[in-house]
Amino acid sequence: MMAESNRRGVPDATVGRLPGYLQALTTVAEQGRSSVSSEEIASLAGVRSAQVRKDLSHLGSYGVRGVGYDVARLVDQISAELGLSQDWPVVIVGMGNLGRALASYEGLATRGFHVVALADNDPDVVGSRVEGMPVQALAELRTCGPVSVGVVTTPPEAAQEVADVLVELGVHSILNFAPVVLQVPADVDVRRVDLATELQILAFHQHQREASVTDTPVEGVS
Amino acid sequence: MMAESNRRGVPDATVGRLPGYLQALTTVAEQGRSSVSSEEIASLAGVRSAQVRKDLSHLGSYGVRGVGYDVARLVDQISAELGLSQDWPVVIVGMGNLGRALASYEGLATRGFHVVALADNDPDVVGSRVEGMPVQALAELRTCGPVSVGVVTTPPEAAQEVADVLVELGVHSILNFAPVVLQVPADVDVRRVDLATELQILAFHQHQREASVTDTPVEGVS
DNA sequence: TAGATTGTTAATCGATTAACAATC
DNA sequence: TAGATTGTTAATCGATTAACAATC
Repeated sequence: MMAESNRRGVPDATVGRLPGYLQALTTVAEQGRSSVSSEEIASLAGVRSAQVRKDLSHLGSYGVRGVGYDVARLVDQISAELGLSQDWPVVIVGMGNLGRALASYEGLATRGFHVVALADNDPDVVGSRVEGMPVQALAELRTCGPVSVGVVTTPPEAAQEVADVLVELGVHSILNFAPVVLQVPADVDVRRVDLATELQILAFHQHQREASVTDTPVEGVS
Repeated sequence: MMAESNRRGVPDATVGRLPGYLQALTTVAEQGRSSVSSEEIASLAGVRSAQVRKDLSHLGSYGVRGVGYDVARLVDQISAELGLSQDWPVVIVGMGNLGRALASYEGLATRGFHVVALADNDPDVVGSRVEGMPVQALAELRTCGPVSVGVVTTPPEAAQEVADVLVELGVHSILNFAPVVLQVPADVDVRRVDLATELQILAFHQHQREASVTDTPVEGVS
């Protein structure tokens, strides 16, 4: 993890919601609408309207009182804030089912993320093709040109080694699906996505609910 | 999303870190250690030691001053808190690459999550086998017995319909990988994992970093 | 005892929310 | 003008952190 820079002062929590707003706006745009209220964005994104207005105010975004926000303009502003007008070359390392799933995810290209290389260390997999792209050995990655984002979908044992190679390659952003905490230099940003963690959080909530049904505290009885 | 119950007062932020501590403890246990300090847990989990102690204090967990925490005991306490001593029957709907990846993820079974059914709506896929399990049609799911957790790995267009079926099936916990906000009753807990969101957050940070290198504010010059 | 490490306090920080004046 | 909806304020809430007394 990295000390967040937050240069122009957009809070992290807001940044985390901007992609959701962007998606909501895309939905609205597809309906041919050109204007949208914070209330509508909120309901599509699953948050409250006050939150939306507060978040958008951090972008210095101008809605129009009594009218709402211009859809196209807001898409541009959020995209610019997130840096989505740029092109982000992505490498995926680990060609198991998960790596393949990500390699074939269309949602990436439309947001400026372009997969420029796939890698694996299994000799049986190296040389094969996934989604029309050749799978390279980890050591060969050096040759694939500049890379912005590395996605780690290897087994946990291999993840740190992969991270080391990515860092050497000049990658500053890593999306880690392996259930380990990667050790990286301070200027490298790692986000971890862990399926087991998500399920365990769900389990906790359900566990709580079941418990509260069973042993409801008896109040007003002595 | 659901209004968090938080019955016994374990904060959500703490719950979100417990799985990480559990994993750290597993690592320590594998090394044959029987005792561990908050400092060690923190470094394995990527947080600060004060955070670990605070979090564990919510469990009423007893460490020993000057010594640390008993590894086995802490594993038991966290597992109990998360409800991992129970068995959680899981259904995965959507047998694309992502669904297959999750179906073959070994990390689930070891934590009490057992995949009891796989489903898809593509007639070409229904009837085939994934990891030795037959893929059922969505409508057939009714027959698969009680289900605690539903995992949605379908395309976005299909996700809401799948969620409706899961809810009808009595599922109260949904892990949603489709990039849509699912509409569910208030007693159903949905967690969303969105790859595009994660990448966009990484892009934002990198974007910021690049910007701050380029146009570093010139201070002390008039 | 001396050293180590917890559990808890109190200060700080950041995020959410409701409410409403501003204004289209 | 009347109605709608923003942008911002201020109150509240929750989470993080450092520090240290308690105590093994």
